[in-house]
Amino acid sequence: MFRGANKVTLDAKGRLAMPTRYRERIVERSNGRLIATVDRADRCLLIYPLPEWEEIELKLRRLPTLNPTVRRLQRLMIGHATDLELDSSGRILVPPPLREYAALSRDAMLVGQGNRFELWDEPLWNESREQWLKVDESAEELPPELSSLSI
Amino acid sequence: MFRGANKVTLDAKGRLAMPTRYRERIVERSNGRLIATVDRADRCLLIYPLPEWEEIELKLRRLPTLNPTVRRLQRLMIGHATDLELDSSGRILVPPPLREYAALSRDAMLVGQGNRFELWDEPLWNESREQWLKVDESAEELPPELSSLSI
DNA sequence: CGACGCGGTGGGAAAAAGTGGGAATGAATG
DNA sequence: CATTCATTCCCACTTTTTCCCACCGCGTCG
Repeated sequence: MFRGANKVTLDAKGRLAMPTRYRERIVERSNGRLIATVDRADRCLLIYPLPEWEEIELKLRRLPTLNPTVRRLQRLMIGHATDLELDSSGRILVPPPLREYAALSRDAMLVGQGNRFELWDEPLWNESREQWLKVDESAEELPPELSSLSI
Repeated sequence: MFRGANKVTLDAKGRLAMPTRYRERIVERSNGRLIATVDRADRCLLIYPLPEWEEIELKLRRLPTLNPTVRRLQRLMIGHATDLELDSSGRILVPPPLREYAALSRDAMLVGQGNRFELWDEPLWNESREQWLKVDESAEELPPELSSLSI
């Protein structure tokens, strides 16, 4: 599974070098094929190995299409899902519409989140992280699963 | 289990010599493989033997992803979790993003906390400790789990 | 009192990863 | 049909990382 925060850079052509420690796993899991789409809550991209994405897409398509919330979710996620492939030097090319959505310029953070990566504009990632830390400090009501969690 | 506070230093490359008394245990428990991540409340790092971490990651991933508090926690903990390994001289390399998060420069404290270590910037550790002492002095109301505790 | 061993520290060389640029290929348009 | 633009592929350079070895200080033992 994918974990860890990696500082990465997009070059002038929008290419991003996948950190090598993940490459082998991506190749064996999906032959280097990935899907990028947008996150429904934050201005970041989600990057899945193809098989992972296919499961998710299936789940999304099974939802009741007449429900407007469902429809929105499908439009966002399926509508933006784009095929990516690792090139010969282990880079992916982030297409302009997605780059724009996530406000990606040069410096970015690639963050492992289990079955997927999240790709953030670096300044935005830093700001957001500070926010999360503040919120958690204020000890809002925790869901029951969390209040008993021992880490 | 890990106990005790150790003064350690990070060299110019971010390497940290694990105190020898812990090395044998780490090697036998996880073959020298560790995971470092960020603490969600304080500016310090948490360092787990790999098997310990895997349990925690499993717990985190089982939580409902749509809950924003859960999402934050996953982003912070899984998102920063980085594989470390003891090198041939028993050192670990603390990666730049984590070093930055915990404001680690040269002098640090490695503190045993049962199933994990905490790694603090030394000046920050000292300040924080003073704070904890002050707060306890003021004898705030204790949660029920604590009020019956015999130490 | 000196020699040895261990833990800690630093540095240098080799290897690998990241980065950029250019050429070739293909698509679009006048 | 030709020209131009964009995309893809490949190669080469630079930087970073990793691995290994040597040194230093300290404590212990002979």
